[in-house]
Amino acid sequence: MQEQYNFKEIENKWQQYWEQQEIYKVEDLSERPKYYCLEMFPYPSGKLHMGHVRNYSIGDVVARCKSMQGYDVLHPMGWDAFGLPAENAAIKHGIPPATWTWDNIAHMRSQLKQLGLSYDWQREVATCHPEYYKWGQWLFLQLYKKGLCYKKHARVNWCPDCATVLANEQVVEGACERCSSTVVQKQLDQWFFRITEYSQRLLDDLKRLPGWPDKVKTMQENWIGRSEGAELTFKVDGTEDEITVFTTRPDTVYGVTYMVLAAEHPLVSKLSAGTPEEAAVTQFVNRVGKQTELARTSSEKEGVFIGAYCINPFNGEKIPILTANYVLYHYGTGAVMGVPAHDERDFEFAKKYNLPIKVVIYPKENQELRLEEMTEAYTQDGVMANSGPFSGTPNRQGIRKVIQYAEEQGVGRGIINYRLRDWLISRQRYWGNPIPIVYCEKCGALPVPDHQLPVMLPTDVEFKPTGESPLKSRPDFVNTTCPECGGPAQRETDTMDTFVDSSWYFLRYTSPRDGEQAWDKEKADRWMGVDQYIGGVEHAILHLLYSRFFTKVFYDLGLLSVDEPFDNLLTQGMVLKDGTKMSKSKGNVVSPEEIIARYGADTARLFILFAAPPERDLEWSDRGVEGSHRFLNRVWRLVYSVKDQVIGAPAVDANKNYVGVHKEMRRLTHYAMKKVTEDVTGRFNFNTAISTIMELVNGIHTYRDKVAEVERDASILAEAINSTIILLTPFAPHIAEELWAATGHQGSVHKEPWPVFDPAALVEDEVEIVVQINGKVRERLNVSATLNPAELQQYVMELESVKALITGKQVVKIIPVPGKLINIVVK
RNA sequence: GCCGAAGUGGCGGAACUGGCAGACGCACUGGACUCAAAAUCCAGCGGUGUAACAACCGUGUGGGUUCGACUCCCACCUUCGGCACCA
Repeated sequence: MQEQYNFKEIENKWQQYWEQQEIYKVEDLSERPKYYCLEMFPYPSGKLHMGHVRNYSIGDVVARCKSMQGYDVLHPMGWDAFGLPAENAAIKHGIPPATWTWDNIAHMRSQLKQLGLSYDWQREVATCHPEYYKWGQWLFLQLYKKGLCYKKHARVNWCPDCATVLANEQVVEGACERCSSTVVQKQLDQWFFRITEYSQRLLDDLKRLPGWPDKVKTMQENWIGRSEGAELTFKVDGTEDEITVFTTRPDTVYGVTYMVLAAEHPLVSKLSAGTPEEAAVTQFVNRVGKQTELARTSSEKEGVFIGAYCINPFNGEKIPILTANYVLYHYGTGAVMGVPAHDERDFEFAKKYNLPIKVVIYPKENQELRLEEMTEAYTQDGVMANSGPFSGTPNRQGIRKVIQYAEEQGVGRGIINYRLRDWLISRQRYWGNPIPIVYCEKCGALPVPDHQLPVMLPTDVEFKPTGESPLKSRPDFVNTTCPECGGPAQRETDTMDTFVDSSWYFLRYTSPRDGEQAWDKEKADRWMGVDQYIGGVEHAILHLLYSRFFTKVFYDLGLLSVDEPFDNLLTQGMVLKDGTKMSKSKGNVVSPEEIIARYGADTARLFILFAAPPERDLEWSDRGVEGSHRFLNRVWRLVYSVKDQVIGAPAVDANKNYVGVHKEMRRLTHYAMKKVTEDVTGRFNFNTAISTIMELVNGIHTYRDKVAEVERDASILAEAINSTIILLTPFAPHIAEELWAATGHQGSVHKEPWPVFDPAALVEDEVEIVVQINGKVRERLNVSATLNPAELQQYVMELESVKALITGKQVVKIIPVPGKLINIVVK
């Protein structure tokens, strides 16, 4: 062992050793308990950033600790390798996307290896590899054959900069999630996955995920957006047309004073045709129809009368039909009944356009609500009024009764609506997984037969400045033969959204090299679900919802035995510098490469785990990094200074009655075992786990310095040193290996069992008790730890110092808490 | 506007079940070692106050429950995150 801590040498040495010994290789099937530890795989953008370092350091601590606790740990890594940046690089620098991607992967893989992460690299997957995307295509076809995948001409979000459509989930405040350009609406033929079919299950099963943060579950719940209500049908006056509305308040149906259709609603132009209002309506629809949802919903409510009326099926009233910007075509039925008295939006709208307002809910029976006095809609519960036979019914009950009546009369029904929309998966891009569909003039759209998979993505491509996918101009790709009739056919040139690729990678890891199937069910069943999933909260909806959807579909197809992919989820916070997210534009980026070169991977890992608990944002601190590095140096020097006494020391005799500093040293050691284990495997508070190890190291320092070498108990010292090294292993694996070897041990410390504390070693003879008078600390004293409350009270109350504190006062009450304090209440 | 999380020294954070607020680290101050510096080691480090003790104040603000509140309850303020005409 060298006197100096030479991290560079050590880290290289052990990384090579791990690779040669295949120490992190995991068996597919064994008798040992399994643990699947997974971190969100990265997009190979070129270099690791600190967010990656944090994500993967957290995962590595969990994986290593679980492995040392005797689990078979599946801890894989791979690449979310399709995506737009590769194409942008190609356009900008002329490098083919495949070359660019594979180069980045090679570099980032070596960076991950430099961090000393315990991945089983033999399981590495890359979504752009034909052996991976082949099964993505196969899975697409399984959904297609099950009717969960369809093509539709639809109004969709289009990002002009990315030159592709986007899923709703990828549109953030009207802008492209990726490049922030304003998203426009286009009518296009697009492929969808029928995720809405799973709305209720996706919602219900959130309850079965106690290991997920509430925040993420709430976000998914809001996204799914379930709402209970009714569909009611109104006949259009003088025609055969009908308007169906969705409402959550059927109890207010007697208060309808107008009807509103979305601008896109087909009846708008049909009903206004030939009326005096036609020109105004057309103008309005043209103007509003061009606006994005965001533009519409952020501007003031406006609308126009379309020149037609409909009939309220409940009271026969004739009410005007309008079209307005505040009604969304894609939600519900694209039509809304206007009940201004009991809906805020309707109230605002009715006031603006002088539409009649009719009160049909009173706060309480006989407590009339006067229209003249209303300054806002009354949206709370109450009693139905002016509602024919329903008047006097409490409105909650009324909801059910009105629905029942509507169903009997054939004018409506109870229904549940969801905000969730089908997942638009086709992208007009090149660098993605080709959709395995061919179009034959005679036979129509057909799935590519399984034996022809994968539809290979050509890699020798040229990009034109038009932004058009290079696949379209490749006759060798487009032209094929029809699998049905053998005639000429054309391939689909759209590729899949990369979220499709990342929605099942956790399954492929269980059989990464299987050439016969997407995964081996037996293996997948052994490893799934993921015991711990770790990643950024930015994927709370997109990736996590899609993955849940896929898992449920695969469960239904019999491909899996679980229907939720991730049992426990940890969402880590961002890495900040100077209070804001690191970014090139702000010039506050700290590169992992630089930190590793300067201080080593162990220091980088230790700091990033120590600086904050994982769920919180982490403020980067160069000083803090130095502090972590200093700590590792301190551990190194400590071990160096006592190694000769530690090597060959006999094991601690747990039955021996140690006293004084020796006992205290042993107590500290076992306390650290207990605390670190709890913090790492229970609450994932790595910062406090590390601070506990620091306390142990400080304690050993004191023991070494205060106790002469001949007086030291070699067994206790060895136990303390060995425990320090083992407890440090998940956080700083390289230095731990080196110190383990230096203290006379054979083999990898990672193969050592995780320590289990001895409760007997934690027992103290004496404890410090605080004496409080009226809740204020007045004195501290050491008492025997075995005293029960009565004995404690007696002992304390007889002390002269305590008597002095309460002289002249009347003792009202005494609360003794053994091991902690005694509170004397006086007057 | 609605929902959620958080607010603790100069800074990052700790206090897990209502029981000594500030563990651990950073920064800073003083000392040891050194010709000197770095490194290292030792000590101090919330505020007011005192010669020093004592005492008092102190976990966003105001109230409450309790022998006792960073922790529980009510109201409010601030910051961050999510949702936002969803009928």
